[in-house]
Amino acid sequence: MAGSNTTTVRDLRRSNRSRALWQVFLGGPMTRQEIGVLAGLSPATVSNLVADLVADGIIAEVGLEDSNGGRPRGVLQVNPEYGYVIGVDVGETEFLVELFDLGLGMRARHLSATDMAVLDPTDAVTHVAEGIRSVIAQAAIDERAILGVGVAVPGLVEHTEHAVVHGQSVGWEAVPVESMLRDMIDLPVLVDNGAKTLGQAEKWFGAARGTDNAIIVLLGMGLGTCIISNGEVYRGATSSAGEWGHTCIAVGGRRCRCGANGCLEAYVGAAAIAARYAELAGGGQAASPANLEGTVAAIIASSQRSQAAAQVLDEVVTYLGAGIANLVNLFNPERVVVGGWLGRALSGALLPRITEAASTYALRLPFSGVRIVKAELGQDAVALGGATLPIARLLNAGATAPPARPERRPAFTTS
Amino acid sequence: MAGSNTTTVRDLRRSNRSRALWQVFLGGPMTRQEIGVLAGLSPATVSNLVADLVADGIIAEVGLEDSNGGRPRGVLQVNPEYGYVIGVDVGETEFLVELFDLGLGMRARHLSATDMAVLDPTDAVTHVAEGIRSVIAQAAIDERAILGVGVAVPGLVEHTEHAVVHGQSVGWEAVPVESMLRDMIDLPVLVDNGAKTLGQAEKWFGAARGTDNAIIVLLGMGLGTCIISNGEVYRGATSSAGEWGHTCIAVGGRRCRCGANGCLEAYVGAAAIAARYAELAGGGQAASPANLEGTVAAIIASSQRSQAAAQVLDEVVTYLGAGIANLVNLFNPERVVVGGWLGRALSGALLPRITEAASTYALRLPFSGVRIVKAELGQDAVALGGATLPIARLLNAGATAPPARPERRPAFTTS
DNA sequence: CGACTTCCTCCACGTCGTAAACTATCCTAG
DNA sequence: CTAGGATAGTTTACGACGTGGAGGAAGTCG
Repeated sequence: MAGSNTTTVRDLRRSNRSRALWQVFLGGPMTRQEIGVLAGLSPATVSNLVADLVADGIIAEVGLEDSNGGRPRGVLQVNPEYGYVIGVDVGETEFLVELFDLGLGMRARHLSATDMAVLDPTDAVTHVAEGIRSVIAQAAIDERAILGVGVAVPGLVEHTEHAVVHGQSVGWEAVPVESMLRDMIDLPVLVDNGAKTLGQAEKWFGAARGTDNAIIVLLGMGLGTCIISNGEVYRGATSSAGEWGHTCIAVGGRRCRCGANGCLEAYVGAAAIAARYAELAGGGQAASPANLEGTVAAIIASSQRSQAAAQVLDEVVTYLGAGIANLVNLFNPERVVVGGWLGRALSGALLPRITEAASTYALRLPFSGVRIVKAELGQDAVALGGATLPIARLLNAGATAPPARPERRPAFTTS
Repeated sequence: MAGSNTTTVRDLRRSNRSRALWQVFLGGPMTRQEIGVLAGLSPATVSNLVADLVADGIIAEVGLEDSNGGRPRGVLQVNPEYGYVIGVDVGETEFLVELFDLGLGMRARHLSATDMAVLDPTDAVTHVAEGIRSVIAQAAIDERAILGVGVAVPGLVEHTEHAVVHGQSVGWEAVPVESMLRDMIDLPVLVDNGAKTLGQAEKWFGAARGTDNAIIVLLGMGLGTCIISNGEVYRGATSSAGEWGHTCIAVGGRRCRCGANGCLEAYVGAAAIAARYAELAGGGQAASPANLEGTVAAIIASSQRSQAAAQVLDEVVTYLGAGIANLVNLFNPERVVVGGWLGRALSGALLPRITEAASTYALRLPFSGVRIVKAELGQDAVALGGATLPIARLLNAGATAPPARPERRPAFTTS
């Protein structure tokens, strides 16, 4: 209905350039023929495009592949040195900044423990900017070769003109992170929700690879999701789609920190699990937030012995299964990927039971087409996902803009 | 990431033709300039395209519009006589078949009362085919001018090669409606879920007009939704997305006819409302399915006097609000349209309360961007939506295929 | 009636992707 | 070692496309 923005023959070129690039980027080293098949282009066009891309330095011929009895195929790959990207994971307890080359090889890393809850937004952004300067210095890279910075934040991100962050859980209200950061560092900045960047990372390199309709759920303190629809992140009208943690799973149920009753997060969130265990086991106080990860691990480990632990996990399995079933019914994905630190902890032993619970709540047909799997990427997947943001922009544009940074606009212009 | 399938200059032409056509079709009578602005095309190209389209008979210049002091603008419109489409609403208690011209003016109509629950799929499809023959005869139209038939069915529709219908509620299991119908009538057949066709109708002509992210909910015996994302119907992997009625809203809650517990439909579905009322009011038996509409109307009408009716409606408002809030959180739409016969009945007086309930369950930010409104189209919206299916196909193809039906392939071909 | 305004169309141009011819580079057989 | 064959990639000729600018069309206004 709406469709692409290719209206002239030159747009067509750019669009085809973009297609070819995407294939080479995601499909790893690849021959010209494969590009042609996957991108739907004729050999002549591929040759032509590839020549351009090689001349621009964005891809390179990295080897030859035997063909039985003929000229060997040239193997093409994205040139990792073409440019660099920075991914930032603004977590609730620590900030992680990583610098990658275009092959997503990590070149530098900066981790700083902080506490967003007590941090002024300005201070937080200053911390991030410091981390960014640090990785650039570590990697010893010309700043002009950096394509951009992708920042993953907790909470809702509204994409109007500049990204504005609403972090209800950390008390941020309409913080214009993008423009704040842009004032401190002179690089293109892209901001997105942490679950969405994680999802994009899993979609490109992890458990959701190759699927066009997937849902990546991120379990931790809060619950986030990334909905992949037709191969792209689903955003909705103001880019806040996928707020799964505060969907109602029990009308009139437990009170949630968001103020509503019966939110999924009030049953499956890490704090809820710890609180429920404390309630059932009696005695001890609720665990401190800093140690939640240990508390949950202990609950899982003791589930064979402790009646209370077993019951807590039973409940978690049921509610999580129902929550996943709702996603399956509503979105009809091919795959559901369970990630986040809590997700990894739970899916270690409990994934079959969670799947079983989901099957009882979901409709047969959509459930029959879905696979529920563990996330494949590790702890820095969120930062990696952040780094994918500027890359996606580059590839969508067909890497037509030069890697050098755009000039600042002069104070007076004739227009 | 994936993007369009325009790779050659000819695809480009088709794509631009399609854009222009969509604008004229949905934007009503329109000048060349407006088309150019809306479709992002230069005046020269618009002229060129329009000349083609007029020559093909799909659009026509229907008047002149004054321009202050210059040559008047030509006003273009889709030619209603270019072709005809048939929309079929396969309801649970009656079949409605309507024949429209391309301006969506109704030319013929055929209504037959039936009961899908006692009907063999073959019998049902035969009934539909009879209805189709009837409207063609009534309208006295050359069959070759009919662009296609869009059939709206209850239940899940799986779009693999041919559409297969899984109507859990009416006991249909994997019924290949599309190929069955194609064997009876020699017309292109498109099958889709009734909620999705209703949604497309509301998106084109009703309360969701002009929005790119909307959700149309259809309340009746069952609950369906149509999710509009980026201006198009969201389908998911196997086209069964949007199964809202059987999402879990109360873990461990009421048993639903689908077998699970706590489905939204078990609280907000028409049968559930009637049953709950009977339970609270005591005495009388549950209302018969045939008279559900009257029963619900009576409950609504008596809510001022009857304590039981008021309580039933209170519960419905709460659960429906929570269900809508979940949709808002997950999909972040600009608008939620409440339709279906039950939706119309409830939203008459209760829409403010439903909105209020939704606001308590939804997150502030996504909720602040959404408007919850009544459906605008009437009872035949589902059939109208069915008719939009072949139209959408026509417009997407840029109306390049001739309106005459394709020949049957001869028994022997040289290829 | 002429000047002016606005809308639309035609034409020359640069760009595009493609089919087909052609070149490059390997293997194999003798 | 060479000829023939197979496969991969490139060049060329061609038709199609959208666009800018020139010019025609069709009104209004003085």
